[in-house]
Amino acid sequence: MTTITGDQALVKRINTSLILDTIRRHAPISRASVSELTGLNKATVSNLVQELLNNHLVQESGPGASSGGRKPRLLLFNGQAGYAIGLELRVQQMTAVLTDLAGRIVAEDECPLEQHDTDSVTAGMVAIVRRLMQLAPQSPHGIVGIGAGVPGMVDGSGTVLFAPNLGWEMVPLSQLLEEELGLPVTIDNEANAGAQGELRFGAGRDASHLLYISAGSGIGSGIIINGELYKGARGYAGESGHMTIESEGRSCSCGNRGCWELYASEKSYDNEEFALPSKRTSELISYARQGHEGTIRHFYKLGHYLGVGITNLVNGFNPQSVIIGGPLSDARAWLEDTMQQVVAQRTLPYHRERMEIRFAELGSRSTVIGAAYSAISQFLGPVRVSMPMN
Amino acid sequence: MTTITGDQALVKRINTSLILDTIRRHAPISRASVSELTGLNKATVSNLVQELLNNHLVQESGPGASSGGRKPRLLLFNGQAGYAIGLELRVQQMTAVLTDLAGRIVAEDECPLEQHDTDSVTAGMVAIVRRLMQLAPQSPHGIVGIGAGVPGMVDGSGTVLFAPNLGWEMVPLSQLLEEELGLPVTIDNEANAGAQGELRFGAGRDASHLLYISAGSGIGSGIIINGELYKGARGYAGESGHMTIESEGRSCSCGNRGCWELYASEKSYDNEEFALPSKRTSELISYARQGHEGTIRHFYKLGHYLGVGITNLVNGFNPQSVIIGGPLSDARAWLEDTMQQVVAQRTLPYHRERMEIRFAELGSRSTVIGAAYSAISQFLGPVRVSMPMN
DNA sequence: ACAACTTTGTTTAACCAATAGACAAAGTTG
DNA sequence: CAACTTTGTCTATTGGTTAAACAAAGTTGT
Repeated sequence: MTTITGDQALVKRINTSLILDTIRRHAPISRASVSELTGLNKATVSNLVQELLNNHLVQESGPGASSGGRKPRLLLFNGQAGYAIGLELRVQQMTAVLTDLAGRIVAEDECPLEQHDTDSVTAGMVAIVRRLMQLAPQSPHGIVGIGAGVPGMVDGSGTVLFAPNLGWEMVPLSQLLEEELGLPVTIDNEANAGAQGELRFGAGRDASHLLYISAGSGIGSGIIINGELYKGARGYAGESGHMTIESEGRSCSCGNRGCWELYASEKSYDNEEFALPSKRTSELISYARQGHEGTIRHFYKLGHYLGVGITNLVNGFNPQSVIIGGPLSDARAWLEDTMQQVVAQRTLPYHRERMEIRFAELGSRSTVIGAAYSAISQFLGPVRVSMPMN
Repeated sequence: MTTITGDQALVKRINTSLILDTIRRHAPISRASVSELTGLNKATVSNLVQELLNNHLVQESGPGASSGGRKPRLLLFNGQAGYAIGLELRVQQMTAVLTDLAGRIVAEDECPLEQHDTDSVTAGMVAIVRRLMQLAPQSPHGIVGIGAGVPGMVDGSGTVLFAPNLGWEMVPLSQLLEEELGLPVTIDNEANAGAQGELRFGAGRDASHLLYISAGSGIGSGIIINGELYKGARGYAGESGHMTIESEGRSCSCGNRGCWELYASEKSYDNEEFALPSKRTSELISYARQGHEGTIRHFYKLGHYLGVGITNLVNGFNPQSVIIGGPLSDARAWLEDTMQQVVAQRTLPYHRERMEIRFAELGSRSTVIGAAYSAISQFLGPVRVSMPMN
């Protein structure tokens, strides 16, 4: 049993993490302000800030303006103290970014993915990571870790339990990569990573409860509760795509009927009575731009069904914001109106009032950035203390 | 800003809470075993146990069997060190229990509810609480608090945001009761309290991720994540009853269409082409027992729709167990088979494999016991420390 | 220009909880 | 009955936070 017990080291970790977080959020900030904001004693803040300065995680940026007394010595989070790599595994492509500890993208890379056997994929991942590592500037902590987002269910140990689109089952991905790279690796579901990305760096920065919808070849969702990603009992709880919205609808490959993603993802392209001019989202968007009626009508319909599913999730989760990402978010122009209408018509008033639906700010990069953030977060080692009300 | 900072008091609270929890779960247990189980030093355990003994929250029960050395001095959690009261507010009735700190019911009471204005209801609640307080045995801590479960949305401060069946909006219930009673009051949604009850004392004792469905005049759900109740952004996230299962289904009073509870709660009684012989669940159960075909067919259908909605929640939440409670659970005999069939046919294999669906063990008492537990838990003051993976 | 006040950050001594290890207490076993 | 075991307490130490004093570096009013 590895319960967390209380001792002084824990106290120090909690407080250091609290201070670092405060500096990250309010920089530039003085020690005195940190002390006020956190409630910690000035001496404690001074001591722990000194350690953070020694670690190069924090820097002094010179004196600030006086407010009637001694000038403050302002502190900054040093995003360049280390770097992380974020990966996204899609069915036909692999993308990766090198970011600093503040999540700023320093370099990007991608490569096509043709074979899906474990060996080729991990070899490809290792190669792309090595290429990006070369590009990392010198820094005190170097590459602090790798994060990857994959289209499937993942458990807490970094094993991909099930990824139907890759044909994977029980692949110990983080172990494979760690052995090869000698760095800490975190694995997340693609939608969960996207949710993290938008939460920290994108459209969800001010929310602590948000729902991220990744619409592409299927539909995934990432759920942020209280500023943290929620993962289900067995490591994955976002299979919203297989939520029934028509109880006697079409059969789905998952065994259920009337699944949401049959109507509101790229899977709907196979579902049309009137044949569409293409089955690729990017091409359909071109057709829509040229005014192709069938395509536009299909997007409207898709927007409608997106709204139906979002309504369900909103009524169940009561998020502050819903963020729509993934490839289909590029068709925003034709999806948004019908979707917003459906949601406005159908959500409970109490949910609707203070909730808003937005599109991903990071575009196609939500997932890679979120994955990198996972690695960064693991390195910075946040500890949270809570007193549940129940 | 009231962030939790680390100091020695926190450390002590964490460890005391950890020790008390260990004793509650493993009693009778020696100090040495507590030390081993928690990882805390023997001296620490001895000291904190001494304080718990002084508080009367723990008792020594005499020597245990030796395993080759000095006999251990066994410790017990003293459930009789104090008492709590749990309340459930239904539309036509109010029920309450007096429990000890271990959640054992000492006394029960109920009274009909005719008027729903705030004053009458709070007066009734105060009266029933006072009656039960009289029945509480003498104890070191006396009545440590009151917990109440209400059919509506509740925020963290104990305000009922919205309770359509009572016609309530923004009622500061916990404040009203605290002023009158001079005791700490916690307010929960009825389904959330039921989930707590079953988690701690009922069918969910071994699960840390569970979904509780309360089927009655509507459908509510309580979600336990990682052993803790999940509440949404504005204090309530279990409006599953208003999840669409037929995107073009009947209109619901909530504004949406095809809501689950139109098909799988007592609301479905108004929904039949063939008139049912009654609109009360208890009477319909009698008819079903006597073999009334229309009623039985209706229950089968209701079981089917229960299964449809449960499938959605299971695919979204991935719980270890689903527990069905509320008045409709009394019709288990006619609901269970069709419901189980639908779920088995429709859930994702990965979710289905290790998940089971059960009926509430505490029967109609899930909610009152859960509400009492809230009050107890508040009093015992658990603190949780977590290191999220992201 | 200068005394009085403010604000920032550090130093000091005290406090307190956990801990390792010694020790005392109370067993069992050959 | 001596040697060993297990349980629980005692003691000195460690290492963190803290309040309060203090030092440093400003501003402001006359």
